[in-house]
Amino acid sequence: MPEETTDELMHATYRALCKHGYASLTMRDIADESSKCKATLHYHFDGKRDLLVSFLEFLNERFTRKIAAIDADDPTTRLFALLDVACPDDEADDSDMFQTAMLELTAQAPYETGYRDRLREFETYLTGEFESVLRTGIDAGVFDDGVDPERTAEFLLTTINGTQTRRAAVGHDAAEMRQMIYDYVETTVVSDESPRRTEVHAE
Amino acid sequence: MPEETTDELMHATYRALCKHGYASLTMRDIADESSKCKATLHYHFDGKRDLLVSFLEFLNERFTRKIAAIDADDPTTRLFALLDVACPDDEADDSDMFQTAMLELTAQAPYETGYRDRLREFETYLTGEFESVLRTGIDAGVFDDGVDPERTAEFLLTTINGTQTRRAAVGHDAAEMRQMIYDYVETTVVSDESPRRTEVHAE
DNA sequence: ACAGTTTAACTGACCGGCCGGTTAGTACCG
DNA sequence: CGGTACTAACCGGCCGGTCAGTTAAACTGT
Repeated sequence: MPEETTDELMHATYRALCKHGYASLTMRDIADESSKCKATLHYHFDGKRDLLVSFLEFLNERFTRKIAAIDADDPTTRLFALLDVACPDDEADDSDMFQTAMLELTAQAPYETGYRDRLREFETYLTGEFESVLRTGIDAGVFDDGVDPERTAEFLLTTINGTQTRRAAVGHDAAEMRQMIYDYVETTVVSDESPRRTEVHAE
Repeated sequence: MPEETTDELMHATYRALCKHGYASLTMRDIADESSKCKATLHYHFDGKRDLLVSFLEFLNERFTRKIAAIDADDPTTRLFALLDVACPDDEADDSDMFQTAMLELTAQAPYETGYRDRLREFETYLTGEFESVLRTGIDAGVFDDGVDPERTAEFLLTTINGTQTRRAAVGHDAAEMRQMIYDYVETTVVSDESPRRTEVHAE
């Protein structure tokens, strides 16, 4: 109930996930990352599943805030900013470990409707954002009006998904891959008459 | 040692994976799908990991044979045939369950070097095939000579990966997604002067 | 040809450890 | 006093792995 504690447990879950991965994540691991004990987790949540579903909701909020923080107006900048948020190539801290754990969680979605629903929520939100920016870009004439916003948004989502999967699984370089997404967007989305974009995505 | 038994166990593993998924796959499950008992698995393999690594090798061989069976000569047909093999939209039997299990296995690759190595092997092989067909296509003039075979092959791999991830995780329609890959290939790879391709990928 | 021996393939019963979850209780606070 | 937050100790079940055999086929010496 105390918001403070819930928050602490969410962050503990994050750390535990990075350290152990989802597959070998135990309640004990999470407790050890916090100041509380194992039984307390069961006091606040209905079980492991419930805790992790809450964790996914926690992540969704976080992510939504990040997107809301984008203040770019022109569609091109905004589109690339979205790509950067959705497909981080953070060399920072334990981002890699976290992405890996998220992939594991994703792989469990087919068996855990709770997980699946949150992931879906997340995906539809992101797809919506892409669609919206694509539409405004087309209307403004900076994007090629031949592109289908809906399909292109889906395509981008899929490509981003693939990037993260391959990064975690076989260690494929994410930055390189993201460059390919950029290229794809520049050649097929941004209309030729549009002013040339150069390295908006620089670190 | 007896090839017959090994083969039976590989097929049993396949069925068990489809039924239970990787996460809750037990030695018992695999044994139950075969005519042998749990202890026999340990007699033939050094443990669960070893068995699954062997299973991945078994899959690699299978897949390689499937690719070798493609007899298309012209690059366009061959490219699309490769896509079909690498990204099946089988509504057939338990293909969905299997893809899901494979995703779980992929998600474990970061923790199991055995898995990771086999997946890498698989990926480099497939990338090589894509690269090769792209090169021949470019040389033959049927593909746009602006495409970078190496990068495009990587991009295709990533997109296919993403398709399968999203199919399993959030139930996104694979056929729809594959159509987008086709479109991508047609618009950016196949050169404009090349004869129009229509529904090579029909069922 | 055949008893004796070895060896590969296989099995049922068992074990140790771990993990999610429970429970009986404590500390504290309004 | 009552209820919220929390805890140490415990439990049942399961799973990977082991082990002490059993069966049957192959091999060996005579």
